[in-house]
Amino acid sequence: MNIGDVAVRSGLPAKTIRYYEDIGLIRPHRSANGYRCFADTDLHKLAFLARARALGFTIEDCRTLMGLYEDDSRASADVKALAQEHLGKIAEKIGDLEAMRDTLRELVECCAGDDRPECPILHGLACGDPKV
Amino acid sequence: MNIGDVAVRSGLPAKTIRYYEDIGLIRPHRSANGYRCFADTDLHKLAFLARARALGFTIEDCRTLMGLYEDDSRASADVKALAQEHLGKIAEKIGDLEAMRDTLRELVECCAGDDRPECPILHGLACGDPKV
DNA sequence: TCTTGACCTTCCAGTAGATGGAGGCTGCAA
DNA sequence: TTGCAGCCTCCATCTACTGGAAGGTCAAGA
Repeated sequence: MNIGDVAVRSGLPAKTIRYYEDIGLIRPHRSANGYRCFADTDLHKLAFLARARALGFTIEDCRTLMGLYEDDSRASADVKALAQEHLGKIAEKIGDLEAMRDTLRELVECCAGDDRPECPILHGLACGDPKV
Repeated sequence: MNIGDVAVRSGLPAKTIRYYEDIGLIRPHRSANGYRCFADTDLHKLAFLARARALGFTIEDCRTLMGLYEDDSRASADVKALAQEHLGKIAEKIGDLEAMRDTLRELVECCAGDDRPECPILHGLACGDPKV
């Protein structure tokens, strides 16, 4: 398979696939013409990477996960630990974003949103408290 | 004030303050010795920036917000629109992260997490469905 | 007066994870 | 043969900083 085919099948842009090769996540063979030549295993790996990335794992996590996937003597505890740590980070990010959202929503709700300059949003940003 | 003082008072690292000058968000004067010399208005702006950044606004949004803040003939509608758009993006990110969290949590809950290699997490990443 | 140490300066490089584009080859169909 | 899609490499760019090197400045203490 050429890169265009695996791009379609894996759902990853060709650019990204080349990048993944650059950083050593995959090692496709080359045809005589210099084109990358992807085997089914490569496609499989790319799909794995696409799913792991879609779950928010970092590239380095993906590297580790792929290593574990290919290691028949792995312990599922190692995978679970990695996933749980990531889960914690996701939860933390959600918490941060919810705090932002709540603060911002409060400011937005106080704002008339008309053609006058008075604006509790700017006021809140300037003073740290929209009510003052 | 020197940069160290405004760093403490604004809560922003000195490096970040220099960076904000680099990209034109602030324009502190210089003392004869070449040191940056911050007026109260500069500190005020930095605190504004710190709060806007803490709410997740991009640097470009911050630039716009500061422009609106300094423009006495602004319409609060413009500020509100910007904030609402940002609010939408935050909500979207939260949604994405929640989807990730839910999928990942499901996988994690299926995983024994022991010393055996069988692992629904890896299986889910490989196949797109942990149950298969 | 000298030294020490904290503070300040600029400049360069690096981070994550791609993405965009230039310039140039390859392959296939009309 | 020509044209165009697809592939190649290499370099630059994005966000928002952050780290570090090399060196100037200032104030306090011996």
